[in-house]
Amino acid sequence: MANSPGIDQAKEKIILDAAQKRFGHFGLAKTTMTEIAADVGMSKASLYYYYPDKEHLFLAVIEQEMDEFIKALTAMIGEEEPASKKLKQYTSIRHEYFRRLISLAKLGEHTLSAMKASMDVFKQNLEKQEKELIRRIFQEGIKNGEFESFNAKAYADLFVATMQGLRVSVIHKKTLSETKEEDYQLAEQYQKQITAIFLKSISK
Amino acid sequence: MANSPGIDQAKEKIILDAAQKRFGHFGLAKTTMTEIAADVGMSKASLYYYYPDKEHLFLAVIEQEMDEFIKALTAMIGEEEPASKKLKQYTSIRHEYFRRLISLAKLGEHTLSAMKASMDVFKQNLEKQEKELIRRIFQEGIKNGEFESFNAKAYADLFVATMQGLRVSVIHKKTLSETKEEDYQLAEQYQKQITAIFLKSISK
DNA sequence: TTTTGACTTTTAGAACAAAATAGTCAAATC
DNA sequence: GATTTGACTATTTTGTTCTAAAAGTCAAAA
Repeated sequence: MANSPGIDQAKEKIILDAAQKRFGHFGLAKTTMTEIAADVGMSKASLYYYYPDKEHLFLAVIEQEMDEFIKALTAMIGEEEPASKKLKQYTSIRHEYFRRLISLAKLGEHTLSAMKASMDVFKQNLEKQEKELIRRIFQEGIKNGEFESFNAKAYADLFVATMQGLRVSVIHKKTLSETKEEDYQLAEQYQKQITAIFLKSISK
Repeated sequence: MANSPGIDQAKEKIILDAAQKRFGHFGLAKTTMTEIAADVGMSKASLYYYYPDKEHLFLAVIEQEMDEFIKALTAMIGEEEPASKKLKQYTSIRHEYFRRLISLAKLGEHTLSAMKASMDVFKQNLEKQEKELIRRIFQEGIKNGEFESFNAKAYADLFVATMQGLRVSVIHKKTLSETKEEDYQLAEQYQKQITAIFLKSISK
């Protein structure tokens, strides 16, 4: 009753997991509904009983990832740790999530971008949540005297946008040649350094 | 004798300017050699006397822009000003150059990226020069006691990459809808803020 | 309520032709 | 000799049709 009236939650999860495996392996374009159906051991038509179309199924997979990501973040933030440590942990977790999303769409990002409005809304929503979480970390740091006083909201927006830029650059650079492992690592290194600089500039 | 043996420099400049106007207006893809030739008042074949192909002509236009950009930067850096002020000025000049390049390729960036090796080499070269110039600003600031001591090279690499990321984000975000003026302005604002944070973190 | 086989519709790609544009060159002009 | 060009060829882009594969639907069955 949580979803559509009386839809079997367990069955839905099974489909979701199968889809996740396929998408993670071959990306959105190279995965067919028939394949997913076969994996689950049901007919393609049944998939459409649970999900209106392929896009929604894909979105559901991504949303599941996002939920885990947000959950991990929220839990981490809830702990009794210095705000500075939390910010650093955010950087790691966020980069990891980025890599997972990339492999889902495969070569993706192009595919991701190509996907219409629904994806945009999804992204904006995530960005908003992230900015809010980072703002809280800043706020907390200010309150407990770890940081000096500053505009937490503005800094959070800037911080998230900056990290996003460093990640996007990775994808953007390579023309046809696929992105290399070292590119991801360089991006991660930059993200860590930026985090350190942010911290240095606001720490008491 | 500076270029090919005995090529008319003035004529070349005329072609270059015409090409720049066309490219700036319609972008690379929507500009034909015939049009440029007509603008200049000569036959298309003559264009090929001066430039081996369309790509080289386009590259020459971009290189002219780059030369102006680098020249402006170098002059600015040569002045007797605090390193911090120079870094801020770099941010403005760089963003302006970015916008000019975008309009040259039009909707471009996609077009820019699509253009093969030569463009990649060009970009890498520019990036290298930029990083070197920024490194010098940092170095100078350290030497004259304006900044505390730090690894100028590493910071320059990070700084340039970060600014690049913020610019690239602008292009990347919009799926089909063209990039809006406010997007550019937000990116510029972020770049300025990041510059300020860098300065704050290294200033004595 | 859930599942499915049989169905229709849509999309992606191959193959082809036509048109537009890039690029070449021998001869003419300066 | 340097420069220019008309008339050419080569390549790329665009539009078309065709086809196979995949998406998506639905009435009937379980």
